[in-house]
Amino acid sequence: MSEIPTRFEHAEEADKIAQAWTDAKCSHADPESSKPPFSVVIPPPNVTGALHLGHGLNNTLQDIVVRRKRMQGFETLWMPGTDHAGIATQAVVERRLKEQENKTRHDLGREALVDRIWQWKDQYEERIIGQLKRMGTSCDWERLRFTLDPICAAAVRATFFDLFGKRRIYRGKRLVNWDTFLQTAVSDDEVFNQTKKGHFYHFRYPVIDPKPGEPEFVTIATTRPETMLGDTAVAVHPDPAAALDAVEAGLREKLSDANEKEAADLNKQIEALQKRREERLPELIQLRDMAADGRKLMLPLVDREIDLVADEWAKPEMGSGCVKITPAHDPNDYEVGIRQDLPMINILNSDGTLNGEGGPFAGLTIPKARKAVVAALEELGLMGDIEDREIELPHSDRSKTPIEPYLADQWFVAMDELAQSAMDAVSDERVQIFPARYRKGYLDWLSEKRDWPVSRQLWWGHRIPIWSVGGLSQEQANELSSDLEKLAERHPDQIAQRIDSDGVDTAGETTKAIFVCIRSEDETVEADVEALGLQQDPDVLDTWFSSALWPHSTLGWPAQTPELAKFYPTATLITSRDILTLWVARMVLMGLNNVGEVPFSEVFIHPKILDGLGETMSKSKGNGVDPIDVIDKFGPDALRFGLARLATETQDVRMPVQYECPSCEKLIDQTKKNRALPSMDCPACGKPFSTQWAETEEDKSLPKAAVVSERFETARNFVNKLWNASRFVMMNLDGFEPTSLDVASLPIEDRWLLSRLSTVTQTVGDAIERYQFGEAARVLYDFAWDEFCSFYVEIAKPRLSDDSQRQIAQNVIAHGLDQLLRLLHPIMPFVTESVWNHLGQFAPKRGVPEPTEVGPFVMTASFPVADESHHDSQIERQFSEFQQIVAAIRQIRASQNIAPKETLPAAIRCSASSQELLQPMTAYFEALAGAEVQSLGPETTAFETDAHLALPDVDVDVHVDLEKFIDVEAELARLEKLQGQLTGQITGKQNKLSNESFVSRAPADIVQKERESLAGLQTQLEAVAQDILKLQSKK
RNA sequence: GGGCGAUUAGCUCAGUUGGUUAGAGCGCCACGUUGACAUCGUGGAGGUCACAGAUUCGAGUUCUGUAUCGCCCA
Repeated sequence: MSEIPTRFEHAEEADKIAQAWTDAKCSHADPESSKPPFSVVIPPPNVTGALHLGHGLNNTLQDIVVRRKRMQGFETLWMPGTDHAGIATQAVVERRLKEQENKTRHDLGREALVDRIWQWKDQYEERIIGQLKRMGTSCDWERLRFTLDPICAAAVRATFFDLFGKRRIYRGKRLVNWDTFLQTAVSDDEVFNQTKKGHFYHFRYPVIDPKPGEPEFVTIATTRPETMLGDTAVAVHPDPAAALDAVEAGLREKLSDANEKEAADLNKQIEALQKRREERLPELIQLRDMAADGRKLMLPLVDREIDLVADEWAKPEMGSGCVKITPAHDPNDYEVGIRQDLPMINILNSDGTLNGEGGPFAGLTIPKARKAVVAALEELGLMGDIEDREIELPHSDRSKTPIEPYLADQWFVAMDELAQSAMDAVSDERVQIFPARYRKGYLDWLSEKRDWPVSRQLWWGHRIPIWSVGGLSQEQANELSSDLEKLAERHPDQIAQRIDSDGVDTAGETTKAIFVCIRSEDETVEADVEALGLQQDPDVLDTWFSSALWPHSTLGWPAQTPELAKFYPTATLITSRDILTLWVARMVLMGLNNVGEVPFSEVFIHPKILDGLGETMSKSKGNGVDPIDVIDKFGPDALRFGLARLATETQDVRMPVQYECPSCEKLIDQTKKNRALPSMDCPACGKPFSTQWAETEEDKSLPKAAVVSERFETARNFVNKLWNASRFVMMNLDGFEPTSLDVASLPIEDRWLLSRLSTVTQTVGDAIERYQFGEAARVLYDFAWDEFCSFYVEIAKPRLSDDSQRQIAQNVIAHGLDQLLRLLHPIMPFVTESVWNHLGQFAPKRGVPEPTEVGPFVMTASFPVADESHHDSQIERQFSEFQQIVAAIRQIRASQNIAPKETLPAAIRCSASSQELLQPMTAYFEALAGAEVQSLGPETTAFETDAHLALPDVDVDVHVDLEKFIDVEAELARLEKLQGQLTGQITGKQNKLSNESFVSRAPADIVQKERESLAGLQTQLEAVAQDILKLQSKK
């Protein structure tokens, strides 16, 4: 036994254990199994970078669920994989290319760039999988998928083909968020707003042929003057008077329930509004009439006639009351353009420079064009005031450069019916979301039913499977279409085509375009289509398109595989809240569309992990914690337990982050300042270390500090506690003989343990079932430490060295440990497996009441089921009495500062029934409290030099003989403190009970309880007062 | 502007349907180490439950409002 070390050496053990699991194929799922299925798909981590603690939490929680279900006898599949993360990964690789080689993707070309990204992917996938494996996640590693691999690609093609055929995919010109740096559209979700200093420019457009009395100019204002080159109208409100009325009414309503400060402000606004009405309204009405009369304006600099239109987008209360309309470069103007049927003029090239429509400004970048346009307008005398103003500017999350609204051809998925299907699935609870409050966000987002733009002008991703040719006459189109029909007959179910209008040719005729979608990645079919003059769309699909298919694509869909039949739909999806809409909602609708069933029945949204300053963790801030660093320092089980106990209902957890000095292992709190430093000196040992920001050779040569959190210390200590308790148990299993036991005749401490096990098993099971991982972890921690170790094991010590009791005690304690290992295994797989292995050598057959053979792995052992027959609340109450007496004796000892090795005589007054139960336990007072019980029962009296503590709740008085130890001052201090506490409580209760309405209105049992409790306190107080008198006489 | 959430001990967090004196871990103080464990044990100090109202015999818990912080959407 001496070979079992006093610590669990995770660094040496974890790999061996993981290897043993792999060799035994413990986590491999068999679709042919007759066991009921339980499956989970991993939220595929981005190959953009390595995992941090957020992923650590996500995957720990999944593994807890998965391991438990596996132990419960389900054929369990946890499908692992990674996500190609289109724009994010390409952006990272492009940025590196720029930094390290000063090249753009265009210097490299499509194929070479994609090659580089694949290299990146291979590197990070390996890293990510390595991180997951070290955390102990029990994925089925034989089934690793990647969203860009051939299996997933086939699913993407099949889905696109299907939606194209159903006309749920269409092509349209839409205003998109254009990233001029990456030269791609980015989704709304990839845009963030930043407030910057800018200007608000006022300028004038001349009216063409104004009638007498009509204004010669219209004044408009904008923060982006260069967009005037793309203006196609100026709008004025169709009913400016009513619009002003409405605004005023709104202000007055606010005024009616405003406080004084707000009222003053509101009154000012109303005043200003009335002034504006006097000054501006007549002209706005006049302009409205001019618009109705078809008056036009001359757009300066490019000399283009543009319309004056009446549209509600113009706000009479703002600016001049008139607004310029640039439909191709502003989302609101785009809406106006659609309503008013205005031309849409794109003035930008894809790189953000002005195109030919910019006339004299063509080729300039936006900032340069802005200056030039302003100067030119000034020269023409058309420029008015220029105000300073803070401007909310959209930026691309990927390149951190400003977004330009840009009109581009895009493929869209029509969302009306698909979104509805995903809403219905949640509304009728085929998919349940936990915590339930997230339902609202999910439903609100889907209810907008905004069509989903899926084109991305990128090179990394699933190429859009559309081939097209445009500029055709109707006849040409018909001819080509029939050629394609013939081709389609040769390749059944592989080709779908559609004719759309394309544009207008020089003669003013509408031209046609033909779009062909090819179902499978088949070079012959593609070559045949290309031979007809069609070309493949250069764009790729939004990365979420392939992730939306994840639960069925990973199982082989569209092929009808055994895996799909056995494991779809999956059971539960555990993820973070920020992708509830982008990912979860889309998986639901795609699952319904493709397979006809929801992809999972439950979704659990877990908290986010923030750093000590309340900020989300990320590499770019320097506060990201790598799970590997935590594992190196504290072990995988500590990482997992530490994370699991954080996963409470309340969202988001702060986790203060520290640098670990590589020289002296001191933990140094991270601050905003030091987390940005490339290197620093350890405040403890003074030696320098580097951080992730190290750039210079000098910094890089220093040892690097890991970024960890001491929050895992508690968990590490718990692992060690379990290890050592197990070690003790096994040290005492020599000569173990499996024995059938009659539970009813076992001593109270054994029945107490069995009863507690029954309760804890039930609570833990329920908690995990309800995704209350924090609760499960806490209950197990408290049970293992405070009950199993602190009481059961301590009590077992004398029994294990007593031959007459040894065998029973061995059987029960082995069973207790066995059950604890099983319960803890899903959270702490390594240490439990290691102990299980050792335990098996001493007690290969174990269990209460009937020992049975156990298997080689706790991972594949059965998860405990609460044994109701073992639960005994009477026993638990009585044992609690014992615990309280122990605590009372310890308290007296501590207050008297009595050395642990000294044994104290004690006398315990209790009821006759308690006496019966406590009599056999008297030896344990010695073991747990160093007390020798000299008398026990109703007739017990105090000692001559007595210290007394009453336990009114259980009707017990504890007396300790202080003859040899008495420290009168200390005892007096203890008693006086107690007296103070009691007096306070008594006053409180007397007040409560003298309150007439409490006595008459509160339920009788509550009042009765208060009365009894007061009486108990008063008796106690009297006793204390007497003890004090007695002691004072001895002074 | 709309929605969601948070605010409890120095720090990080629990607190089930309203009912004794609001809990844990870390940190702090005191004492303790020849045996399972100092990654430990025993005891202790430490809280106006953000603020203001309301409901109630009784509010950390229910309702309304305010403040501060965070996230999502526009």
